[in-house]
Amino acid sequence: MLDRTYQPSQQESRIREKWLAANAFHADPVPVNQGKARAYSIVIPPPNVTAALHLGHALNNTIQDVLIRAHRMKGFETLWMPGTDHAGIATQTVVDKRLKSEGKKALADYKKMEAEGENGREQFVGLVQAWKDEYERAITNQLEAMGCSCDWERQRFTMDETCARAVREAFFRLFRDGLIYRGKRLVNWDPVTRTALADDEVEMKEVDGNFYYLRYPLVHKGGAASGQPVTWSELAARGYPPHSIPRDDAHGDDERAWVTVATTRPETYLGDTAVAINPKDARAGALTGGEGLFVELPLVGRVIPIIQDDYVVMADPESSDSKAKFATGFLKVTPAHDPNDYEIGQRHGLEKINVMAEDASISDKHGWEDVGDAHIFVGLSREEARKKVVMEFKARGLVEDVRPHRHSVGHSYRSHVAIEPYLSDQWYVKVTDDRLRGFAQRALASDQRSTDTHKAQKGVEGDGELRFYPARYAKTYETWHDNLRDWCISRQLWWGHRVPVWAWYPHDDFGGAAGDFSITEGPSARLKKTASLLEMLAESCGLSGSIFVRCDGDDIQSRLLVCSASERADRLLQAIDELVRDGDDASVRKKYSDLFASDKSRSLLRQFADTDDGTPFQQDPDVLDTWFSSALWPLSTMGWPEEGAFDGLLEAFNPTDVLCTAREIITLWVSRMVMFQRYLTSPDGGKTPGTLPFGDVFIHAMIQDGEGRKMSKSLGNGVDPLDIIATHGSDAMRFTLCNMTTQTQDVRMPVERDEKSGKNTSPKFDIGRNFVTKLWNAAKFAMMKIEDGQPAWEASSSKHGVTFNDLTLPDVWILSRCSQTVAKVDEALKNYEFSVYAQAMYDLLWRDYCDWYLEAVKPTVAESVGQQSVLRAVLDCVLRLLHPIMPYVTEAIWEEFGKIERAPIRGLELASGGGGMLVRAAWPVADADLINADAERVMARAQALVEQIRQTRERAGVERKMQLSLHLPSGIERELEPAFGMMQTLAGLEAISTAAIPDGAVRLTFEGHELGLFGMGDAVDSGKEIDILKESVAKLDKEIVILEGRLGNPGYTERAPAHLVQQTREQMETKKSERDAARARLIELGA
RNA sequence: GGGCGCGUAGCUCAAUGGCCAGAGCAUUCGCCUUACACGCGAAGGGUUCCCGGUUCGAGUCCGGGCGCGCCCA
Repeated sequence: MLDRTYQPSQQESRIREKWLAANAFHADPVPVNQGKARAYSIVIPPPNVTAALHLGHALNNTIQDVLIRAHRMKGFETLWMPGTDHAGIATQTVVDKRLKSEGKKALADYKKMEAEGENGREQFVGLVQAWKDEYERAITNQLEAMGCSCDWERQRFTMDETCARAVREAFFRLFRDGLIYRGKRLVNWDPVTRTALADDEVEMKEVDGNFYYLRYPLVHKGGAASGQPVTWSELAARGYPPHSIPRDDAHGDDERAWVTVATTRPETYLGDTAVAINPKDARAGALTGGEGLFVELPLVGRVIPIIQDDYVVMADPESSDSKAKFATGFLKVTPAHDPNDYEIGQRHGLEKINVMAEDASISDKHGWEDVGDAHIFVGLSREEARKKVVMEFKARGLVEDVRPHRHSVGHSYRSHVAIEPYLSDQWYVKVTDDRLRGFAQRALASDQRSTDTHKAQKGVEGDGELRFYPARYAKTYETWHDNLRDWCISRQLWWGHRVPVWAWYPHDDFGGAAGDFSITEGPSARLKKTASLLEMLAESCGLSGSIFVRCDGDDIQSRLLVCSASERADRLLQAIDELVRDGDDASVRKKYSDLFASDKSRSLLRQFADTDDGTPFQQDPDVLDTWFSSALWPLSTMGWPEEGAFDGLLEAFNPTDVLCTAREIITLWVSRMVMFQRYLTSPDGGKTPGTLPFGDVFIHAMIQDGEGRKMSKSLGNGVDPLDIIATHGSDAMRFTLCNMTTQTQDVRMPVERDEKSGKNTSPKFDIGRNFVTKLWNAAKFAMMKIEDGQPAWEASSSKHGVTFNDLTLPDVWILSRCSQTVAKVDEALKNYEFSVYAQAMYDLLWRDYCDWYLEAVKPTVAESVGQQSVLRAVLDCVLRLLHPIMPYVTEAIWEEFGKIERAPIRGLELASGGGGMLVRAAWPVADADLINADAERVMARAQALVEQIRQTRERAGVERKMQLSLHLPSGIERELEPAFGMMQTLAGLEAISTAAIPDGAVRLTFEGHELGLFGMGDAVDSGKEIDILKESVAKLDKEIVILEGRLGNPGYTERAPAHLVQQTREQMETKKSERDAARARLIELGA
């Protein structure tokens, strides 16, 4: 017997313990690898350890758990791999903030310590680690509370040892194959956290700014006139268009000429190295032709050329394009501080002058030498410098105009300050290479491809097998790859996977060794010698495949970059490092005796010591972008690259079946996982692509608050799943989330603050709570009915189960509905239609089973063997079907319900197993034979009639308890006879007869026939009846006109499908007779 | 600027080109009905954003507006 009410808080943890004790979520790769079981697997999109989970995560994980639980019940060996992501910059920032707010030593202090050789880095990372432990625990608790059936034993973290090994190996291979390189480029620089950011970490924000129109004086360079100002008359002589020369009193012909540039960032003029003009511009020839003219930067005094470049937008005040509208036709070019200018600089070989420090203040210490009178700006912030530059230009009459301009500016997603395009040395993954991008592009399913450009190759595993749900997201995937740029993966942070590269610089002839990664001049032949020595040494130590040496000796850099794939290889580099520092090979040999076991290795070490003329090996201080490790997640969690790790986990469960995520992630994560896995699992070292990380990608909606805003901490509109679980229960939350997971891309969740607890909640979850309660009560009732009655069911039912002969119409009907629902749910699961699934279950349980079936069998079930079996079987089926969505309450009911036995229903397979727990019970299989269209048709008619009778009773004001008699024509009687029992119960009828309608009966029309309801006595109000009849006649008339119109249209009768035309005809006949009957009744009533 | 999507009842959302555009919540009325008031029965509530087109037939397809969201520049 079930408790009177279901209280989630009292059941959930108990049931969870039972599941865990039974090891119900654990996946075993062995039977899969032996070919004895089919695998189904999902890797969790690892939540950031930055913060606890919110409702979006709840949705994301509910969906995965539904898929996982359903497949587990379907007999798959099922793995749901849990874990968390270290979220480099986010976590580091959060921890730093917390330390600051607590008044403790924060990041800046630890940086100072590190600089002073006091281990600041290690100590700070320890603090972040503690934070990670705390939040990993909180997140795991949340997932467990939600009922997520993850394989907890296998839980991973992107920085744990297993994942770290994968990162090392992946980096090594990409580096070895030339797909990772180091380059001095413009990066998105966050001046607050002082790190580079990837493009996707930059948010565009509209800001109010100005276009400043600055005048740059023209000068000559070279020849006799070098340094001399250019006058307007001289310019005119060179063919400068007359209308471009200012003609007013203030500027005479012998006045110094200038060009005017428009910029939103005046302070960057300090780094200008050219002024560009479009070659089509009428002024271009006069400025750049022959002995080209130059401009002189005010204060700085730098003389820079005027160049022609197509990129420059021509001035057009009439243009609707704001760029052309604001443009002057002259573009100041600052290669070190603007991405577009950088490109121009590359094209024209311009100098790149960096005028800022890492905190974006103006600095003469980071590559800017010709400071001149501009020293007054040094030390100012970007913003201060901008003001001062404008002031100084104004003072010299060089500001032509200032016009307000709203434009979008990149901001750091973490510190929220404006990004500074900043020249620095960074690591890149060459994702534009065909081995990465091409592999990903060709993976897309052919039917989801919009063009034939990236055709899948027949017979290549993975090609054409990646499929998005909903399909439209494939397009996003395509365009993302079309516009891809190389991926900056280095971050100037401490929290993350450290770049596994060590640099070695030769002592050179230009002033000593570089102690850091800054640029050194001059290539050196010694690099090659050292490289080969190092390679030989590695080989002699048994590390030939673990160390890769690259001479990074292009025109500006000269060094060895040594990538190490393992900790053992790291030790070799350490050993050499010590050797170079101390010069004593004997002690090194002793300390690292495991490495230098062979004579050859020892002699090479000796040789290395002898030829020492470089710096110690120094590991790159940067860490990798978090996404680098996230991109390996489906591989790393399963033990790649080690073959057969964890009993063959990778072999059994990768590729995974589906990735469930929100659409903001498609572009980066999905793409990178596909690229990495296809490259790293390539069977021939990168010629043909390898496997996919997953076949399907399901993109679910984003949850917004009631106003359509993203849920966020700063807005305070976030909802903690634990709060919903506390108020509504986990199952209620899960059901509601599934129910709202339609194909739409955003869902709104009105957030309310609970006055008592002060927690955020939403009334939307009431639907789930109500449904859970309904299920509980239905089960309670069903069990009671079965337990109450004591029919000799064993004797009367055959071994083959209940047959149709034992059943009444409602039994046959509910079995039909049940069978249909099984099919519908299976189909919905296949297509990731979670709301269809939830809705189907809602309808089956509430509308069909409770509203009709239970009510219908109430009077008879205690005595009927057949009905008890059906009652039991259908509820059994419902529990199984609902378990993936509502695991707790279904399991709780199952505990009691499972004990009750009744004869099985033929055609409805409900296999036992799973140690008596629902979590491992078999998924129902329903025979299509159970679907009975006739029964459904009769039932539907009977239901309509019941509803009509209720309506009539309601309108006539008949008391609920009053039993009436129904009089109907014999034709209907024959057809609906099987439903009479049900009708009597549900419509409050004591009798149904074909006898003539007695006087005093209230009439109703049904399917065009007149029926009578008798026995209402005084309740009958003929005035009311007349009103109702009149109303109905008017309505029917209107409908008849519409139907007549449709049938009168030859286009319709000739072209529309015959069955629809026929249907329309029948409808019209029915309506007509209904109207006629109503009219006749009106006459009878004297109206 | 480019791409994707959305606009349906007061709210949140459904509806392979085809029956009278549905459901839950909210509202109104009646019921503590021996499973369930987190419930039962009934009712009201719609210019499917606007304009035009294709079609026998358009919420659905096409074109053009208006409004909104997200992604990418």
